[in-house]
Amino acid sequence: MPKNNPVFANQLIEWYLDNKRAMPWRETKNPYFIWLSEIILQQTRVAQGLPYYLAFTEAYPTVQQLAAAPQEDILKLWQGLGYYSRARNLHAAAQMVVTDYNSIFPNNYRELLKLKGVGDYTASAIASICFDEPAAVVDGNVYRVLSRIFGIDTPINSSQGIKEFKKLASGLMDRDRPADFNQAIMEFGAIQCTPKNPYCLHCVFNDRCVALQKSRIHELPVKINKTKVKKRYLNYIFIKTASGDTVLQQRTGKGIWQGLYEFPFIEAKGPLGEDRFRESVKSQNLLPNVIEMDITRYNDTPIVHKLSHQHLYTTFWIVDVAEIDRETIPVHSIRNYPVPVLIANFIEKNID
DNA sequence: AAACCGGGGAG
DNA sequence: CTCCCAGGTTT
Repeated sequence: MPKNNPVFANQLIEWYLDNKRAMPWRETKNPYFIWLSEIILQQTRVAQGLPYYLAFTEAYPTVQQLAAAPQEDILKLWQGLGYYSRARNLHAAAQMVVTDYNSIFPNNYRELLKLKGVGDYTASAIASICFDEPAAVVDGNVYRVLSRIFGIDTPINSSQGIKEFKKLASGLMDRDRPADFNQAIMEFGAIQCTPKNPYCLHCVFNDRCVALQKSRIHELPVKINKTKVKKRYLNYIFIKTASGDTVLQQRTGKGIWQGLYEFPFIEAKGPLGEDRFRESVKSQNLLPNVIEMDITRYNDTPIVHKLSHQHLYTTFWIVDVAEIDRETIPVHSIRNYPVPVLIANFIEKNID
């Protein structure tokens, strides 16, 4: 195990300078913008996160403006990106920077780590890219690159693996060029040492890559634990009143989509027929004081919405009523609320 | 240590 | 279909 291997860092950075992709956050060292990009890119591909980065930097050019924004505006801008705790933590962290740090971003790993939503990876990324602190990043790319080149079998999601890879990356770090080193190893994993079909033929490390020499590229990195997927059956109720209003409610408490809005719904253990749906609407008092309702099943076969650990089998029901004893909003104002993609897709097809 | 938290794209 | 993406927080 190389304790200090400048050859590796030099070759890696040389490769990076020749091959790096152009990205807007590579044109700045402003920690606010770097932080935004890092939060957005957590567990998110560059192609998916890029439009959100542009939208956020446009809407909130400074951390003060982000901190001062209503949380719902931030969730609305985040809509479709997933992992919505990131958006809530983003808001909280911005307020921390304004309140606790006089609107000046913390300039080192240890302080950055205190911000909500900033863990070891993100603190290392910001500290290295903005402040040249030699803190090694270990993201999915780094696990893959290091496990292959050095032939490491330790599961990357075991507590031992997390420590082992962090130590290895730290030892390889080019302490004179932390920003380039960290971005180089991630870029290398993203476009050269890819999960499937990596380009080993013209890889600068193919003369010493342990996994390549042992034909174990496809076995590394080792990852344990597969999350089990739960099935849920949701019946969303799109209420339409005679005056053109509907009902939307916010998700609170734990679970998915915290803070986002959705139609009232009935969750069941399996698909519901119209009779059982009508019974449940009544027994759960979802439409108080409604005497007569016209029910139309919108989709015959459930719409399957897949989350990382839940599959949602969804039926939308259109319910026409004269009026309703609940807080209502004009149907057309739905588009102002942050909603899950599942709801957004329905709205897009059925409003306007 | 394990569970939880989205959505999308590649192969 | 499976895998995984510039991970972090909670239990």
